Amino acid sequence: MDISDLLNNLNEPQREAVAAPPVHQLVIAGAGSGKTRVLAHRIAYLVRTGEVSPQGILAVTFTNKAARSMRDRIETMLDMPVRQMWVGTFHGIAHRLLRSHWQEAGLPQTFQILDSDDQHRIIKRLLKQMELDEARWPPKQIQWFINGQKDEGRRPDHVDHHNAPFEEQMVRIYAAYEEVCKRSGLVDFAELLLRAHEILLHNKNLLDHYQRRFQHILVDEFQDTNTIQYAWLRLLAGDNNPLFAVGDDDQSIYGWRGAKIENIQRFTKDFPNTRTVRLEQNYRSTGTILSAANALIENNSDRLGKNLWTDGSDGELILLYEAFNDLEEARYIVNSIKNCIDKGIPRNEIAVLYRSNAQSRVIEEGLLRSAIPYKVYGGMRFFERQEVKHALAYLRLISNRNDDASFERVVNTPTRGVGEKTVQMIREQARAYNITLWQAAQQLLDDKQFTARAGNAIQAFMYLIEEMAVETKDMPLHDITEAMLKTSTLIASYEKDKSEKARMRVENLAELVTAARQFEHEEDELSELDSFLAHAALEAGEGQASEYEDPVQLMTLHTAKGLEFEHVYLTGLEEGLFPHRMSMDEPGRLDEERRLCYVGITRAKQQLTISYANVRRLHGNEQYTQPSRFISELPKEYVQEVRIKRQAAVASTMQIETASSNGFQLGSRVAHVKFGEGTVTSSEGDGAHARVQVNFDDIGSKWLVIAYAKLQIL
DNA sequence: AAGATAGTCGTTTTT
DNA sequence: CGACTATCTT
Repeated sequence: MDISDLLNNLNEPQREAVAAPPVHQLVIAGAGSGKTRVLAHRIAYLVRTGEVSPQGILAVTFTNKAARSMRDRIETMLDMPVRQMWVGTFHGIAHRLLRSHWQEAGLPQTFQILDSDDQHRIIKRLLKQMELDEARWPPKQIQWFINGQKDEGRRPDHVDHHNAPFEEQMVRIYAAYEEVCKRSGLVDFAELLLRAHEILLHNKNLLDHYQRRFQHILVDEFQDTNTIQYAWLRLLAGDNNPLFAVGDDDQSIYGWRGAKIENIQRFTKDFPNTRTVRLEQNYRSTGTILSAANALIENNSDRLGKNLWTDGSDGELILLYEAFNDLEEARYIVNSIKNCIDKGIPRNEIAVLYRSNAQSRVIEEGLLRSAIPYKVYGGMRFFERQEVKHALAYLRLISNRNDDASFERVVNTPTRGVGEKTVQMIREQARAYNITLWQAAQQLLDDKQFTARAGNAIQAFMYLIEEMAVETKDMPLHDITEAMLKTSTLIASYEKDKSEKARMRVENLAELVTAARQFEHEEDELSELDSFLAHAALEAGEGQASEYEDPVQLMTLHTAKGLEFEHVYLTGLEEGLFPHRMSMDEPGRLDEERRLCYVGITRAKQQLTISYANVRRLHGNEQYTQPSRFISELPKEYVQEVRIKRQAAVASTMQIETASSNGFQLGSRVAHVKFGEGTVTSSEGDGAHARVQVNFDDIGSKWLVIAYAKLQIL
């Protein structure tokens, strides 16, 4: 592809952005306007024109998925692998910097990354140690505080607590937490960013080096950057390197976790002579959907301003459905989905979006009853599962004995007679001498402080780790993993438990070996093992493996950002739910809710259906609701109300309720993903507890909870 | 050391 | 209501 090919299939503003001279650029890219395309084309253009070599490029995204797709697109366009190009997430790139310069960063070479669950555990342990009451100092809140401070670039001694006792205590905990991390060689997500910023800030040589190297810096989803990310970008850009920022202020929906929409708003002030380009032509949605979205977002203040338009047709009106209650809302959606499927729309082109996860349940139950395959996004990811984290903890100890978080996790998992009392002793020793748990245990052993039984148990654990380390020394990664699972008896302990849960865990551990086998180690200064462990922490993997090839998509509005579907159901548009009541007092937060709604609307390609219920069951009690203000912000001419007779609606609601006790008829044939086919022999309970007994052809009879088993009626 | 039971709390989530 | 946790029970 030569340069004209690169530019020919772009529209005017896209081309303007891609072929711009090497100056700062702010590309305000509306939903569906081809922003990833522009980003990838810009990079290909820079390389192809010889403006910069691949290693002179730094391209930053927020998610691993975005980073992968960006690299893929660039490589396709340039028709060559571009290994020297730095394309990655903020965290991934920060990690890479810290690995290369661990000494300057003041980290041990084998430092490990904490995910938020690890962080939570450490904080809880710390509170115990400091004898603070969890009720008064909720670990979640402390986590929030620490990460928030780090996101703002503040170390404990930078926090201005102006003699407020609460804040003062928070800072003390923050400082103590940092101590623990430092001792154990642990780095949390926010720390990756903060430290990557600090090493550049404090090392003139390093900064010079990277400023010389990265002649072009490109950032995706710029509206989501937080303070430290922005500072880091500014530092790297320096006075000479143009920054190419792509984003959409109207899609900023992560303010609540530190993203600063101000960063995109003040970009042109901070970076002088910035060229601003607006991508407003939308290639995704119908004219109707775009007009509605434009009208909605008009209600926000402080926008950079933008109006989406399309070449295509107006399409169908937006459907608005008023349901009697949440069950009836679900019933309507499920019926409507059935119609879509009958019309030939692929199931995975149909999405049900909601503000909060709790809303998925009624929808799921409805889909289950109609035997429509679906997939719920969100929830536990692969590398976050308990058994996988146990396994990773063993691997981490092989690499670094001082990893306290991992030590705590598996010192008695599977149980090997190291009781709470013994662990407590070790913790106290560690604190008294300011050493790690491993070192403390060693000391106590040397001093013969344990009772014979406890001593033997802890000794056995430590031998086990040492033995694993020796045994696996020169093994390839998947052999290390397999050996670890065996030697630690982790897999055996799950195998002897006959429950369904344990069976899944064994499967996941087997999957971990597969993941290890498939892991591609790009040789840098990291060992294959450390590299894999970093990968596991930075990329938590897929959620539930998709059991069907083509399921209806269920997810929160946040998760839906960046995706598109033929038919979108926007559900639960009720005051208090969406906009959420927690966001209604501050105008800034309400604007963010509105942006979330904007994101939801603009996910739809052909048809959008909005629904709300008059009565919703939430936290066990029924609440009367008002339609969301966002509904009234949509111009009437784009919306068509769907009416069904109220009596019919109530009647069918009751039908649902009776049907829910037994959606599966006795004697009907069903299929289960793991157990194969079978016959329903009995049932009991209703709602989420509804269970059916199925006599499977292969493995015999089993009780299954309908809500989980995802049975398909044959 | 696993299992039962009482108590709490209830947006959004990636890295 | 129901998921999750802390604490008590065997």
